[in-house]
Amino acid sequence: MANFFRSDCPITSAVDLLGDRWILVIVKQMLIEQKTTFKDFSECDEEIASNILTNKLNQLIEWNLVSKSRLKNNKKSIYYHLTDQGLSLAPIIIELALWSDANLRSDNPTMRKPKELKAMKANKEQFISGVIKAYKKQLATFERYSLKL
Amino acid sequence: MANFFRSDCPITSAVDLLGDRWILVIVKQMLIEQKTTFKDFSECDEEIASNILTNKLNQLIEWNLVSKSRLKNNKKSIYYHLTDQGLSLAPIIIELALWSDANLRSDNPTMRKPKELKAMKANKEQFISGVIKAYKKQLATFERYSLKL
DNA sequence: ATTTATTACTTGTTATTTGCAAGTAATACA
DNA sequence: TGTATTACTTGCAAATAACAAGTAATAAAT
Repeated sequence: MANFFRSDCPITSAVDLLGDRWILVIVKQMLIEQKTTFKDFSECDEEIASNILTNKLNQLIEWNLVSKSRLKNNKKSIYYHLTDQGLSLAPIIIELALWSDANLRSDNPTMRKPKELKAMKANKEQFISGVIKAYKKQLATFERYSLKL
Repeated sequence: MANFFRSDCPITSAVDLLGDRWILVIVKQMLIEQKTTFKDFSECDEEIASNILTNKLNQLIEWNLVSKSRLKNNKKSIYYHLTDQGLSLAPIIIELALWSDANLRSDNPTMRKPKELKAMKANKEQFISGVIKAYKKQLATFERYSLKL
């Protein structure tokens, strides 16, 4: 991890971790689309290759944005979930959604217009804490049965 | 530009444009560090190679996030500036700064702690509109002497 | 109990992106 | 008239992403 960061600028440092084609897409899938397993991510609309998925999940874990767990009664699946640091990316994800909605429709005309956009615009803070609360609630029901690896 | 976008998801579409090592760093340099010329960007802390800079500036122009101009009395330099679409990336940049400040200090201990962070946290909306206003004001003093290419 | 399917990967190869080093053409400056 | 500056371009090496196939550990179906 020596010299991983290009500079002392906070913004550039964030881009050092998040600035690639997959990291924020995977975080979005976890946060917004309730995806939890390797299979879930593999089957996404964006069609990620399995070697890249492995690679990016490992980076997310290394950086403490994601952690792994197993369910007691399912030895087949591994459950990936966002840590508090990962969850704190929610405002960035929401701003990307709003920017895209406002600026990319002419270039990508088939882009979805989720009903949540209205709520996002109306009250960002509230929307974000709602999303985080919902995620943690869902996670809690998992954790009753889970074991850390 | 056919099939440039990986999916119909607004968040993924934003990442299709912004998700690389340089695009948001260059936008930051324009918005926050008042950089305007090729030379300015070349000399940045992050040390971008000139061929990549050319390439990324052209993408930013193609996507209408940046435009080029010349000053009447300077035939040597070309001035790059953010368009309104580019300026509307400000909230994303600010969220990256805040996330980084809160989450990356232990990994990048020499990271700067700009005094502006306090104002950002206190009132995001106000801070963002202040930054945009300052940028446009600076731009206006340029434009009195400028000619589009 | 044994084949079949599923999940979470790994391995090998190719393509694309990034980075490094050098060179160039058009001003401008001395 | 030479030297420096600015905005690039070109060629090549290295790193990252993508595609295709294979594998090991469950689990499910016969």
